[in-house]
Amino acid sequence: MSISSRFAVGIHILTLIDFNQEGTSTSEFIASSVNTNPAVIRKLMGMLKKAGLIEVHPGIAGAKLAKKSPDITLFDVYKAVNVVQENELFSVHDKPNPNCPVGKNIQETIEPLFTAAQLAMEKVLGSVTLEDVLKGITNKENTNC
Amino acid sequence: MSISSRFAVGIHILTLIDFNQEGTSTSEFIASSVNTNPAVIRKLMGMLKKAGLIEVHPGIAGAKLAKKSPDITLFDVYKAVNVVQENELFSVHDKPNPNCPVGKNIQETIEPLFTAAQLAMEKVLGSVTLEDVLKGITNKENTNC
DNA sequence: GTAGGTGTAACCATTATGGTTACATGTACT
DNA sequence: AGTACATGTAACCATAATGGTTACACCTAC
Repeated sequence: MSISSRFAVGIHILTLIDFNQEGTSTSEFIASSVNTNPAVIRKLMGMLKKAGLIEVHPGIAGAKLAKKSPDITLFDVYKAVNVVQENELFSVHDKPNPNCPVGKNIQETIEPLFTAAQLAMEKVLGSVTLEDVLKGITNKENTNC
Repeated sequence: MSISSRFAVGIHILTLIDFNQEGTSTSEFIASSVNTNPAVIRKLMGMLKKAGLIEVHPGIAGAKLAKKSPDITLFDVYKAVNVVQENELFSVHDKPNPNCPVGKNIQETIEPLFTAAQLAMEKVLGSVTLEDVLKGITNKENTNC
């Protein structure tokens, strides 16, 4: 099991838009950087737009960030692309036997623990901004010269 | 996306075995508490056995914990049932365009962040023991009386 | 040797993913 | 007006993972 790469691609899209501020970031341009189909990018752009992270308009080429990069966290992207539902990182088997003491109480007992684990993970995502990612990219790019 | 319920079922199995110490926990008995097929339970028991968490023997009915419940963490179970591979909670799109500065460096930049998030989640799982779960169950069971 | 367990392999329906094509819609420009 | 080119979506597909099911080989105790 793995969290969908939509998340990684979403980060890629936003980073590229910011990196390419002077140019126009069309779905085709972004798709060539991500190495996928423009329609896939447009679907994701739709989600990012809905979440208020980017501005795109039908018929007008290019997307722009709706916020400054330090104000977008990876958690924002994570929520936007809908890879994990709230409290549903871990799935629980349904309908355990209510006539068994363990079966009857296992869900209620486990769920808060699962939620705590999920929140710890999401907290880390919330502490990283798009600006951090962009800096990471440019650092690596410069040290390669 | 969700982490397979094998994890929750694995916890259920271990908890039930401990709860039912005086009785014999056969795959059929466990299956009736989990509400699934005995073969599913046996598959999971195989994983738990391989991980050194339980003792089962062909032809002999019933499984026992191989360790005391305070010495088994949810992280142990998580690893045993193989729901998430190391460093692979988040998947990354492969083959981004190496001719684009962003495409070239995005993977290297993102991966450590993803790993950090995953580790934070796993750390929480490592801090909870089977004993904790068992206590939770018995507490709930008693307050229901 | 029989009964009743465990250990596995084979198979299946369902679902999510990522990709692809196609086309309706919208804007800018001539 | 009409053309070029973009976004927004719907429909469809191959692939993989999941959870379940059946079947049977193997082992132990009686």
